[in-house]
Amino acid sequence: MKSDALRAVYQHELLSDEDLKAICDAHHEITFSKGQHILETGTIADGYMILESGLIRSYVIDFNGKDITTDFFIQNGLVIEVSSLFQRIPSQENIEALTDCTCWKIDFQVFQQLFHSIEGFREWGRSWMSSNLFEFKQRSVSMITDSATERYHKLMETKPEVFQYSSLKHIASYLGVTNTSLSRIRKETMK
Amino acid sequence: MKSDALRAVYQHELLSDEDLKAICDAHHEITFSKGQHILETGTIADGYMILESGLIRSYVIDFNGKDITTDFFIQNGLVIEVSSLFQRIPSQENIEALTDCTCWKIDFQVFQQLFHSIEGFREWGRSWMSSNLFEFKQRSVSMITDSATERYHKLMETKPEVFQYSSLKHIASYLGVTNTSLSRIRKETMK
DNA sequence: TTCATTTATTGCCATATGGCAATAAATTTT
DNA sequence: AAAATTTATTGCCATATGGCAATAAATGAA
Repeated sequence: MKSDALRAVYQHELLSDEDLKAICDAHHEITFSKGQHILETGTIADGYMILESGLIRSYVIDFNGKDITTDFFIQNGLVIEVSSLFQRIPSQENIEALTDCTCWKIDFQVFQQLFHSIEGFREWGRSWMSSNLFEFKQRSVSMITDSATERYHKLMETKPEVFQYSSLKHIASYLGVTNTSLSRIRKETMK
Repeated sequence: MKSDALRAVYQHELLSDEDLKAICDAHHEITFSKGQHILETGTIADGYMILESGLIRSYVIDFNGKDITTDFFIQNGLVIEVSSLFQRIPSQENIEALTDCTCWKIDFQVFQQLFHSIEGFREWGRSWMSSNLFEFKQRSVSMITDSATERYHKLMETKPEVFQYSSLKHIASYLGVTNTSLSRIRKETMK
């Protein structure tokens, strides 16, 4: 149910019940079907969503035309392209539903209004951004210190859902290895 | 001079001259000498700084005791450990002056007061966080799609200052290669 | 159900980068 | 200035991962 999902996400000591209600009310349901594009390169994001069910990925196409998965979004995750949304610039990334999905969306102007009027919401938002940034920093470090095999195992631990619904090629590009290598890593770890 | 440096950083259409003055006034000068630690693992950051002159790096020590440079801060950059500062948790990273440095520091409580009272400041802050996040995402992608040599050249283009003042071992760990390999990359590119 | 397409696996060989150790060069300390 | 320490370079060889192509398996379409 709507407010259950959202209250699980919007956890912050400074958010009163009243605040939470206003925030929840600002979201509306939106669904996507498998393979559908949610955001495309060159478009300015007009809001963000909380993923109620399904699996979503973001990706970029590099100079060689290679598709690189930059992130996987799982249940209760924020589906958002931060740069585009907050700097009001065209997105460099694409976002795509890997399964049928149900989301709760909040539009940018509505978000803005709440952000600037509810202190606890600002604190929550800033805190969320911090965690997100931290994850990406960790990812860079992992690319340096961990072997492909270790990165594979870590992903299995942190986001097992991904392995149920994503094809391996998307997982491979996310991990920074080729299809081929991922296949060999999997063969090894089966032993 | 103080307000010159700060006004160059705090650029946002919603910030009035009055706002800027209040923000500038909130900063005080602080200096560090080469080799000095600015933030250590386990400590909670008590503010952030704008680097007026000098070079600073952040780093982590991985499970094998290896020192990995996570970022270089150059003139007019924000020297900040976002997670620690905004989530009020002990830092995972260390921050260290690589040269003598002069900075403008703003303490957390002072920042908070301004952040929650000046809308333009919030917009600026969120925007800054977005760019920062974007850089780290790009870095992850670069680790996947670019060779060590390409990463080396990109760093030379984006932060040439680093090569003037940092030792190569810090640059190597930042680029995700060994000392040895960086040395070979440099040899190659000299030709 | 069959056909077509996409995705995953495997073999063979190539290549980038790492590990270690010796030396050289630079920097810091005494 | 000399000694000690840290940093950078280079050689030799090891290893992880990539590239390509053939096949197999799975998925989606007709």
